[in-house]
Amino acid sequence: MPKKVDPRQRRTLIADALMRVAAQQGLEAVSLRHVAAAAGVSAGMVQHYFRTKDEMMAFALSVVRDRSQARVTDAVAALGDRPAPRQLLRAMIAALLPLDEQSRDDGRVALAFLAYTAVRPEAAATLRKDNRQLVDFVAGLLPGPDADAAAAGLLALMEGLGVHLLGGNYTPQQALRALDHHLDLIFEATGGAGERPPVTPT
Amino acid sequence: MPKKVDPRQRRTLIADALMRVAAQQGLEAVSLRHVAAAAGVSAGMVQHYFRTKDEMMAFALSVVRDRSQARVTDAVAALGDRPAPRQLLRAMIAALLPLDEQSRDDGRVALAFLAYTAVRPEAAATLRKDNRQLVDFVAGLLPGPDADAAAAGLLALMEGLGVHLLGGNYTPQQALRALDHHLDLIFEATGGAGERPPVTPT
DNA sequence: TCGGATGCAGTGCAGTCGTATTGCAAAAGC
DNA sequence: GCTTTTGCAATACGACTGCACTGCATCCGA
Repeated sequence: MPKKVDPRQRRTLIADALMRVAAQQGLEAVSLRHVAAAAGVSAGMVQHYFRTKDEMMAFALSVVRDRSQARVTDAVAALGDRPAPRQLLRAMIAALLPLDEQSRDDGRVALAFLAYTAVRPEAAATLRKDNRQLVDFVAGLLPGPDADAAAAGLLALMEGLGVHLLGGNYTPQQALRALDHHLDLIFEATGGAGERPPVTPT
Repeated sequence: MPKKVDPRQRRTLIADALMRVAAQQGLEAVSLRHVAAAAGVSAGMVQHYFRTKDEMMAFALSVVRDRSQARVTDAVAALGDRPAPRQLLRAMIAALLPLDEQSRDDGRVALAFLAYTAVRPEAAATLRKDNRQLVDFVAGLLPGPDADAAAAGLLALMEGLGVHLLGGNYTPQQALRALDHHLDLIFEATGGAGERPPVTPT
């Protein structure tokens, strides 16, 4: 074994560069040479770690998934043990929304990948599975009958808020207000266990 | 004036071909030659009617906007005079959701353009204006205080349902159920004037 | 009848794309 | 010390891109 390098580290280095390019110029600007330049490495090296561009894209997509998953688990962990369902959901969703500049970049990439997978059904399967798990998890936290429909609606609301945030249609404050309003409806209408907390710091 | 041709007709012919290509292979597959082939015309002709590719893209985007606007006005007109707010909103939103195969294609193109404009802020301005008008209109139909937040939430829900429909995460039935569930919350919780109709045909 | 404008096809060009291939330096095993 | 394997750089190639340009047919106005 020659030269001791960590292949995974190299691959994530390249994937990070890819995401930087995609966030600023869109996925269609992602080429081997652009990514290599953004990563400060040679095009040959990119090719060395990803034999094909599709392989590189798939890896970058998995990085996006992992990153947002980590965001969620971090936010949940910060709430301590046995948080109220409403606070848990709010923290989860807020963690996934592109509210600050950093997560806006991630959101742009995610949106680009969304359009990307819409034309490549084979890459959409894992995303579907992720969403299925999310729906089930959220449904378990919601009160009342029709928890499935409510969970689907809540996650759709999150997705839509994200899109509108990226499009500049809503400010972070507006998005959070819409989210809290929706949580009000869900938890108050059905007499759920989670009242709205007196203060909702951002 | 030689040869009597309607330039607008030609341009929409080309734009339709563009949308066909974009719906099936994504926006990044849209090139002068591909669009020309899909339209059954020469590449030179495309170039004749759109001096630059950006011009063609901008026109296609405007066609997408016009088409969805027409979908809404059609759906509203079909409801007759003075429909109940809830029915009006449901019809509007259902008209904008990619529920059948035909509107799924349009939705795919719209999603692609969403990611497209996310990187080209100058093209996003008109979309922002459209959404602003929609929010105001919807807010006027909603009961209770916080109508603005409720309207933003409802439109975000619509957007998210559309994305999830395109991603294959939800079936049309699930999306409509989530929509009706949300409308239940909005109109029942605040004692609004619109009860849920006994039957909700699709 | 005859210019001239217009609609459109075709070609050429410089550039970028993904990928295959080659070359070479460095480190590990013999 | 020599071979082999690995990490990486560089180049070559064919396909494709957007765009400029040329050529030609058609039709209108004078």
